[in-house]
Amino acid sequence: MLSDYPQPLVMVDTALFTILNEGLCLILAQRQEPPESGHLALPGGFVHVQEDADTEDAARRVIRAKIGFDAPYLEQLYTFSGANRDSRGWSISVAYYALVPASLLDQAQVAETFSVKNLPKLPFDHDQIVAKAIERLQSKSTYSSLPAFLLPEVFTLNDLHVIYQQTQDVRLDKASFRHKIMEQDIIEPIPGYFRTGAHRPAQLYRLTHRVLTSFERKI
Amino acid sequence: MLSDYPQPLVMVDTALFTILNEGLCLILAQRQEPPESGHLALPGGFVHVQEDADTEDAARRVIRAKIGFDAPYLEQLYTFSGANRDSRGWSISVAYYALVPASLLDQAQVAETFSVKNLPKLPFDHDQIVAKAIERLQSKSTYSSLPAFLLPEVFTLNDLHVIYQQTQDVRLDKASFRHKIMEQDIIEPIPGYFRTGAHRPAQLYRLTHRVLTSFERKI
DNA sequence: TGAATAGTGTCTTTAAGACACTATTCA
DNA sequence: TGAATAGTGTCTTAAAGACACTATTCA
Repeated sequence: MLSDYPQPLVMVDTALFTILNEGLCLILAQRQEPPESGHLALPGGFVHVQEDADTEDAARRVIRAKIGFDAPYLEQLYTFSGANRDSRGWSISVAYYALVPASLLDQAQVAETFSVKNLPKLPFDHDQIVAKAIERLQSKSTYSSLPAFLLPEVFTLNDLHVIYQQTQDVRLDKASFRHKIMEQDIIEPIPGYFRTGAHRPAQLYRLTHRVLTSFERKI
Repeated sequence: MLSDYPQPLVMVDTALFTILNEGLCLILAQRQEPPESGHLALPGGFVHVQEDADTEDAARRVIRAKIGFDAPYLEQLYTFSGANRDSRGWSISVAYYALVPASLLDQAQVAETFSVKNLPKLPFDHDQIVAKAIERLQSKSTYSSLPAFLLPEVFTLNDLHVIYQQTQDVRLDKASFRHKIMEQDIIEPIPGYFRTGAHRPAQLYRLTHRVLTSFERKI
């Protein structure tokens, strides 16, 4: 038994974040089809009910099509809807955001990254989606292990310190940061593994659990 | 130009919270139509693209149909989706939660309230929606003015203290609570207005801004 | 006066933030 | 030795939490 009502169009859009030298970046896609074909936009597409188990599955499919592999972190952001957000009709976009380590992008040779401080004009309501995604990422970075998903599986405490600062665009005291992270029990040293260089060797760490962990207080 | 793909069904479901003597309660509706007709469930329904400006507007329509007026606080919760969550086909439910002061429900003579500690079995994935709504409500209550939307516009500091404790299901120290609330600048005394009784008169307060305000730290 | 709710002062513990210091490696 | 990054100790300030106290009304 189906609905008596005409149904909205249902799509997913994804905000893919990575950290490059210039700080927090987004991966955009050149649209292949109208509307707005040729323009840069968030990677997205219609839900395929034959193929996708749910909208998160649809987001994973869109992400794999763009970067070739699954993002280490994926979370539903918000659902945008309305009669006028897409010229094709009353539509729903279930938006997701994902974190991708830059090291994986290098390997897969993904280009089209844009600093969030210098984004091109985006079509539809993608500006709004991006704003909300950045807000969520920054807010969640203050009280969870979220930024660690922007790093490779193995990293130094300094890497972590830098990535926390870049996601939030703030300066964090080194000593305080280290104390607090070590109290949170989210990372563990890999015994005997160090990163060497023209300096004192740095202990290498990995996440103790593979999943997002929230803290009682702010970092 | 329409999508080449069959579209999912799109509905909204709402978790309506209130506080009664027994603590945090949900307003449920008896379903009028199949599937699950006759059973208690979250108030919900299909999006009407002719009528609703967006999904939030659809949620407002559903809530008005249930309680007769707009809830003082309404927020998008999460979007649930998949091939099997509803027997009618691949569906999307954009879930919202709302806060309604018990005083307004009394006036409108709305019954069908159930303590969240003693809910009936709910159909579809409504258990999951409720769990997520309670989690969001409780978490957001620790760092925002959210619980104030469960009170009438005028209230005492004690009312606020009680409602913060009931939403979070914890005990909060009276003195600390008062200090912290007053520092947050979210409420203002109404000069000359007191609630009287067989005890010292209690200063009456109202929200300084009508909107949700977040704190730097926890209450 | 005692029951009831309103409202405050202060002490202890814990966390946040700042900053200076020591450590190890390589060129 | 000096440049570079790694890592720690400690002091000050602020917030969280506990608890005891005082205040005002009415029956």
